[in-house]
Amino acid sequence: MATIDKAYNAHTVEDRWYKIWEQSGAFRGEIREGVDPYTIMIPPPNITGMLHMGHILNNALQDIFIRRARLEGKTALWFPGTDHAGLATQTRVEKKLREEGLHRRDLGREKFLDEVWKWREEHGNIILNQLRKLGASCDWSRTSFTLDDHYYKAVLTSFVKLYERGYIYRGLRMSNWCPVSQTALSNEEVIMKPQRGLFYKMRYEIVERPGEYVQISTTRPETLMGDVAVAVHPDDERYTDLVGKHVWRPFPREKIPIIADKAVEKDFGTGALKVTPAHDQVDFDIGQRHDLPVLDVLNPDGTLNELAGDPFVGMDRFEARKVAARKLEELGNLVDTEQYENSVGFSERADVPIEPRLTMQWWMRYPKVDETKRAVKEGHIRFHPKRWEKTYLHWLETMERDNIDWCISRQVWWGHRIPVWYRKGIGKDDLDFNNPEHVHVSVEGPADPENWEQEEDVLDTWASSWLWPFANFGWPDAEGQTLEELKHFYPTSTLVTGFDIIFLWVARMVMAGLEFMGEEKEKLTSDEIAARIPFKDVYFTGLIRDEKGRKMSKSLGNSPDPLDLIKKYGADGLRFGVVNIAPSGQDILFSEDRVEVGRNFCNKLWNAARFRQMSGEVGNNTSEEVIIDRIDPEKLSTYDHWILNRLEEVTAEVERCFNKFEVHAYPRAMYEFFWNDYCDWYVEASKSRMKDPSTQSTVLAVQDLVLRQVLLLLQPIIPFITEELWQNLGFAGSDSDLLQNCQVKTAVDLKALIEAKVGALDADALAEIELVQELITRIRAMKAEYNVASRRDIPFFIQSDKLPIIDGHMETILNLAQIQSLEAVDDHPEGMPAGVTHLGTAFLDLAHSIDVAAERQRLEKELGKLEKGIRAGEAKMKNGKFLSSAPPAVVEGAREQLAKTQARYDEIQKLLMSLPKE
RNA sequence: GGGCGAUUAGCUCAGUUGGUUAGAGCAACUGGUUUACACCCAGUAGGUCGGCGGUUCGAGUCCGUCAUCGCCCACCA
Repeated sequence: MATIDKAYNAHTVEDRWYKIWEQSGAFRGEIREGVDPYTIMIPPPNITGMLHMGHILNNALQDIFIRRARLEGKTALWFPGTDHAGLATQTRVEKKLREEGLHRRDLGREKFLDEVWKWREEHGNIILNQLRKLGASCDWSRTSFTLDDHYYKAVLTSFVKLYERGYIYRGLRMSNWCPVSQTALSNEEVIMKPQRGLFYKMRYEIVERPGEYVQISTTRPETLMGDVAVAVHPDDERYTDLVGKHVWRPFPREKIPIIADKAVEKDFGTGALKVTPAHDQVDFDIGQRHDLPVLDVLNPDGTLNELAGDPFVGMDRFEARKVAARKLEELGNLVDTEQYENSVGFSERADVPIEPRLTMQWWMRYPKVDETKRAVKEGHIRFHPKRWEKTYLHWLETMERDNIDWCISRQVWWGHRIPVWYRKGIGKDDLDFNNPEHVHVSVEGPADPENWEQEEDVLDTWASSWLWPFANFGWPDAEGQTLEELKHFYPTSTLVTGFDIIFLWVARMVMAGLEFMGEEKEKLTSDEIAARIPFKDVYFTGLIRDEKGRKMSKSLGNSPDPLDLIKKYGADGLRFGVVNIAPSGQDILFSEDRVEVGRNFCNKLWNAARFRQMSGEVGNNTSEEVIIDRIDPEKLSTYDHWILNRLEEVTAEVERCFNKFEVHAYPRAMYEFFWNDYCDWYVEASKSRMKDPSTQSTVLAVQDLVLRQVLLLLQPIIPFITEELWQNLGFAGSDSDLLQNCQVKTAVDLKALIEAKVGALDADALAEIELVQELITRIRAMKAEYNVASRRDIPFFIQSDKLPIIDGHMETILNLAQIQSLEAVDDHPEGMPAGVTHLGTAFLDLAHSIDVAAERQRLEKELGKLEKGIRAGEAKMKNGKFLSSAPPAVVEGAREQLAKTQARYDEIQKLLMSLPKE
């Protein structure tokens, strides 16, 4: 047992222990017969990611859950890994290549992928190493990557199965196209942003009636070259006689028909809509209904193509908008423009407006939508906070109602290449997907690859990460050990994640689990759902913002580097600070002083332990039992009973926090108990008994018992410092006995253990100590008010009908209140300021040097407060309905309250009367 | 246009199923070299719980409504 240094040096302690933990295998999650598993799958960070505050919050919480599970004796497995993050990583490496003057197309697919792998080897695990600094107790031996061979196979298998089951198809459909990344995106990767722009009102001349015009409004004049019709509502009388006629499209000048379609809103704009099937979903649908051609005037990179005609060819779409407007004006087609605000979809990653674009993509109809809803509705999966269930269900209902499919193909290279092969020599348009001679779909690929060409596209990253909870356990071909593990650890226990990926990831993982974790089945029973779900509880964290409520971002520079914070405050301090403010709501306003609170708490803990070590020899502390054996029940004071009762209470409170997922209440409860109850009151009150040889060993044993339990309870939040103190206070039998491997006693067990040895804990101690503390606080306040706070030679008097209690705590009162004496009196000594408490009225002897005016003011103020209470209490007592309908305990409580308040009131009233006249 | 959430002390937030006179941390102010801790100790001040209405013996807590703010979903060009 080392001597505890005066100052806690977080860095050396943290680095040292992390190594020991890892080497000792403390984080290994392995099957133990007859022991309940507790599993967390890390939300795999992107390999491009750097640790930010969001990760800290997220992973600190996971670590807390997993460490608590270990303490509860479960087989805890926290499964780590990273996500290949297709588009993000590819963009990153392309950027690097561009700096070297290269483009991915120069290298070709294979060489480019080599470059990405190289980059991944260098940078891909940085974030996991950063998590180690935080203290994350992952089972690193299992670290997984979504492009590992087995994972790759799992992804392809899921594709093939869904294809065979009819959920996946290829189709030419309107999709969200990102002109910068040049790939399709799913709806979830498109972010709607309000945009201020212009609303152009144009007029097209009617072919059959020269000189007459139809007015049309648009926000996108640059696409008018792709117009193939003008549509009006069939019931719109203004246009009835025009339907079937034509207008002149100004450029390229061409006749296009006026058609009637119900999709047009009569009351919006002019009621006439230009139809551009290649660049808008509604227009496309109209085009389909009216058999209109599709004129795509855009290139994949967002510039205009030959179909747009001069001068637009090769021009960027935003430039083209201005030029088109100018041209309309020159031609006399522009009627007017007005300011306009509408929502435009942006590519999440590239942050540019997406283009609705007609492209050939792979689509997935979501499987098991109904069961995915039922998993939550029937309570198999519980969300914390519960309100996110509504968001989840609402999204699923929308998917179901509107038949929204998932665009799963991406036109990038880094990812899982879609396992579909097309027979060479067959034209794209002639492919028959029902003919195995034309299209081959399998995990292994065709036996004669030379005759086939593989699909170029890869899968959406989320179409791989949705398998995370079971692909990591060896699915689809888990066997032997991995199969055992899949059975043992799946469904996993708790998912900790941000609500922002509830659709992208959470809902889809549930679907994947329901679809794949068992035989293929159209409909699932409730029991089957329970067996297949990927996790039982989902804990959603808030989003971390800066102290002004702004999103943390690199460009704002308002995102602190967590590693700097660890350097400054220690990982434990950071963890405590962050968890202390964890799930307040949607947003978490972060500022550094939160972390300061955590650091200060660690400092307090450190010093309390140090004080214990300085106060007397540390005996055998290796179990609760041996510590309790050192307690002499005869020597236990009311204060001891009080702190042991409180220890039981706080232990129960921590249990409740975990059971109910009320994580934020947990550090709060510990802070309050340890700092206020233990340090400020119990230790202070015990100081004299610690020096008294007859009581010392008992008091120190009580302290050891409290400290031991406190370290166990705090270990999940602040694992490093607790481990260090665990050793230093002799709770470990030897250097190799780690706190990590210990279990925590439940409140019930702890109490039973104590009571078995020392007899029943005095439950009344709680109330009694409260009275004593109130008196001490009152006396301290009086001293401060009369500017004698620092003097210890002030005598006090007390008038009380509970003198035995006061006598029993006399030493404590004198010590903690820092007064010379507390002498009982029968009456109010003349001219002394008084403080009324539930234990009696205390008088401060200032040798009659009282400031009468100040005293009167103070007493009157208090009288005012009490009067309010009395009025409220009396109203209740007169209220027959209250007396008859409120529970007896509440009525009794109110009655007592009133009596006490009344007594205090009378007391103060008397004091006031006895004040000398000014 | 739908939906979700928030509004409590100067700031950030607690406040469990309605039940004593609404709490904490930070900041502020006052006083402290109490031999564990100034990353500390003691104390003080600060709130008509967003407004209005309702249910109830009783509302910060439940219901309605309005206001402000935030988020999500949605093909009015």
